[in-house]
Amino acid sequence: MYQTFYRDQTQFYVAVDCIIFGFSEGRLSLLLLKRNMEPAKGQWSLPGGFIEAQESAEVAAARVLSTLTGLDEVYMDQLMLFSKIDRDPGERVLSVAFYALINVADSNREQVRLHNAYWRDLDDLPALIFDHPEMVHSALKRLRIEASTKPIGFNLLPERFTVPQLQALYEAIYGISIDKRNFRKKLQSMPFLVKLDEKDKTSSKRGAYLYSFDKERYEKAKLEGIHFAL
Amino acid sequence: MYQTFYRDQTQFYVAVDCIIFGFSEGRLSLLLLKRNMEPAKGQWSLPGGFIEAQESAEVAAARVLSTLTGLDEVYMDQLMLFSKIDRDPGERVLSVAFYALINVADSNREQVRLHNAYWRDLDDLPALIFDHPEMVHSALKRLRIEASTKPIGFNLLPERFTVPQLQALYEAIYGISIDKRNFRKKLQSMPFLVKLDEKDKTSSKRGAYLYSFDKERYEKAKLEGIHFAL
DNA sequence: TCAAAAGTGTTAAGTTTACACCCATGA
DNA sequence: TCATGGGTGTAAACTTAACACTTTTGA
Repeated sequence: MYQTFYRDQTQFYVAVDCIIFGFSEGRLSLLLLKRNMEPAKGQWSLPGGFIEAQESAEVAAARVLSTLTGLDEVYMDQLMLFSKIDRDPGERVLSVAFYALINVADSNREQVRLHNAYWRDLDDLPALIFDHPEMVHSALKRLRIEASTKPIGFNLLPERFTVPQLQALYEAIYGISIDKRNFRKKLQSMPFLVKLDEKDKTSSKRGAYLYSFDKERYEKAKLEGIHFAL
Repeated sequence: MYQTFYRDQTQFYVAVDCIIFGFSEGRLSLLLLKRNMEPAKGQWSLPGGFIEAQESAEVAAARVLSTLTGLDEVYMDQLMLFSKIDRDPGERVLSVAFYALINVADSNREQVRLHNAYWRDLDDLPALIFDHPEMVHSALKRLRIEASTKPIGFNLLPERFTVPQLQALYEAIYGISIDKRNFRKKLQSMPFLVKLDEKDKTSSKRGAYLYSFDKERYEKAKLEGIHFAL
């Protein structure tokens, strides 16, 4: 019945592009592909692809990321739609950008390699095609805002992490250095950080205590009007 | 040369929807249309329409808003793309939501009336079609975040405004009441608020001093690392 | 003259910043 | 035994929150 109402309207190709920030050894990197298809073959780009008929943008983003890089179950947030007329020099294409911050573990490092994808240091990115630089810039801006109000850092670190690791993450996100005593003080005021009895000795002889993030307690604290900011 | 690469991909109708918050007499309202066309004729909806071939989403939003409500030169920010498969029960349509906060002046009140559009109190909205309630909810959430970091309130008030007006605005946005002494104290620490010699007597016998927002000084303060939060 | 809105200061609590030394351990 | 990274406390500066009375003026 409705199907005919819109028929005079223009239709558009709509793509998704994924801005995946990775954290490893105190540094942020960005997951990029070396395009092996036209347009822009051989150039660097974000993992991206077209939305299909029966997909929401969110579903498409997950599929595209998984297909192109082998990464599954990455929780991405939508950034926004990019729609400048000439953003794709080939043809008119709109693109929804999604972003996420994940831990670059050995497991996914391999995944990624097998797919012609690479983790490139965020401070030393190659030239990117189209408006991808703008997308990355916006995503980083958004990431910083998110990181200061949501425990985005906790989602991304391995399940058990140390305070120095967490601090390094925040330092990487904001590009600043933080006083470790003050940083710990703030952490102590967060009841959803659970100190474990074990230590991680991979980065020092003494070892650093492992912590875990108690999601339930976090949700509870949030309901009661959380005071979160790192 | 490129034009043929994407031809197997699905194309989509892409709409824009405008969430226009209005401020007047201490209250927030939302600009709505009573739809006079299918689908959902007679129901309430956000002003919205399709993106055309040679438009960016931003340009389309401005055109649609102007056409449907008579409001011109409203600076809107993009919220995000809504793309659930069944969000439009008629046909598959993606929609980019844009939002803005403006002053409901007598001038635009008339404009709006002539277009079958209405300012409806935000606390007492009629049922809206499709996923428009979700859009409004997201926009309000975003507006609150923006209002706490950007001088969004200054853009929207009349060019000259009083402190009580500004306070009422922030109270409306956050749905809280604010101590007026503390509020004024914060304002005093903002060097881009200029106190004028004139008073506005429309809401009291005594009259309240008018202020204006000095955009240049604001930009300067921002560059120097602003300390802004209301 | 009085009702109604505008305007004004101080103190206590809490938060943020700056800063320097000891601890544990494996090599 | 010593080099390396992990861990701890305190004081000053600043920010936020709580709180009540006086001023102005048109009706």
